[in-house]
Amino acid sequence: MTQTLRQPTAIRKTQIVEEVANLVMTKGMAGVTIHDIAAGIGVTEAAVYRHFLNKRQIFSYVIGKWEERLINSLSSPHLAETKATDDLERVFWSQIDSAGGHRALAFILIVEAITFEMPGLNAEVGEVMTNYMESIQQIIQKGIFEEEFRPDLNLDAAATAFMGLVQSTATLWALNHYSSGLTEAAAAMFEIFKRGIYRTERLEPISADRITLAA
Amino acid sequence: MTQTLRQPTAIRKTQIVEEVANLVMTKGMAGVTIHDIAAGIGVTEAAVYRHFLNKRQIFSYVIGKWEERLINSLSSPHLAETKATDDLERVFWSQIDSAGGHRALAFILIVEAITFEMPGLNAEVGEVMTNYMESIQQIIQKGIFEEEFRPDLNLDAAATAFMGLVQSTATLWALNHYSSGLTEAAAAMFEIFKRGIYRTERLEPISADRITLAA
DNA sequence: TGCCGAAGTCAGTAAGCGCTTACATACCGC
DNA sequence: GCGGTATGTAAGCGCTTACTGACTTCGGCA
Repeated sequence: MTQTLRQPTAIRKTQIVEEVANLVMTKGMAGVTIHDIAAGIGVTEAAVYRHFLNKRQIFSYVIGKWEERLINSLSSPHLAETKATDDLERVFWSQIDSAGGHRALAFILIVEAITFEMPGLNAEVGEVMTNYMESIQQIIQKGIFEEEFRPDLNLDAAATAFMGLVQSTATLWALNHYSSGLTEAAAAMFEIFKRGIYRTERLEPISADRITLAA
Repeated sequence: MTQTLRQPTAIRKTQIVEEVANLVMTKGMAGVTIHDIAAGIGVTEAAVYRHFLNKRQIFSYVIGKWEERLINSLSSPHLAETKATDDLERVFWSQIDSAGGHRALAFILIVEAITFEMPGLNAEVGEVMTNYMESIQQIIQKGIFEEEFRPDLNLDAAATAFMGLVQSTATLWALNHYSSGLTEAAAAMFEIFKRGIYRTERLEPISADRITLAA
């Protein structure tokens, strides 16, 4: 058989990571096999092992890349002199936005990793998640100090609720086979969340003429 | 080898279902093997096949039992002359409550099933979820009619946000290896959600002396 | 009591998995 | 041009998986 076009290991690594991301989204983590990865990028299984020691290492690499993106989406909200609401909204949309489609992967990955048998992998994911939650809590704390949010807010609860917004959206999106059309609901969800954490006096009363259709 | 004590198929079936639930929680759906199921209830693999045609059928049965419980937790909120808030709170806690520990299973199951390779299984789970979401929406609709909730609420968004509360709690609980201590945060989360969907004039202003500790 | 079906065991099979070994060849600095 | 290294292939090993078929034994009932 004629050999595949050779590629430097850096390129192959990113190809492999992207293929893994695709496979996780379509078949779940347990559905990711070395065979499928290899076939996806057009090489044999053995070639994959030229670039990674084992499957475990591949997943670690994927998690690392995911963490990079997550950190990027969170970067510089503390330094910037923005309002906490805007920070949260920015983070929210950077997670929800289907641009690239790979965003939802994150929250599928979490739950899959929770029970994934690979030793230490769930710990890795858990650490990334802990950092993520702490960043969210910091933003919320800022909002409290600036008297934007209620002073009696439970930080844990608020951050968890925020994560729930993203997670349930991702779940429904996945159950809907990653077709679009959830963004309007997502915007409305964020409004509900905002009202939940805002100081009461900051809420304008609603106008009675804005009525949604009955289901 | 001396044979195991014989049991009627009805008993074995429920034993198998319970064992599968345990295994899903500890190892994930992909970690559930016929061998482990059999060992868990103290029989050989072949014995499992006396009661189920194949693995697929076992999972279907598990989903069916899960649906039963879910329906039970939702039952009679429409007929009862309760306030929508109380209905939601009751549903919320019936999901969160670790009594039996099997509740969180539901929402892990959802996400695992999304990408599970077994043909048609995700469709089954999707249908259960759709029914669940519709029930939640009905309760919220009731709350709007009774002028408890804001009239401009987006039903989809509110129901999705509600589901997010449960899901993120379950996720964090699982990441925390199913140890307790999330119930206080859960209560606070529900408060946030309530404020998010309530009519503005129903919210009492907060007292400034209730301040949480800084992180 | 003797029968017969339901429930269980034993010993496999084929397929798929992660991973390895032995070998081939393209590419780069000299 | 030439040698060495990085990237590829083919083949297969050892293990686990879902599932099966032939056989055994318990227990209720005519």
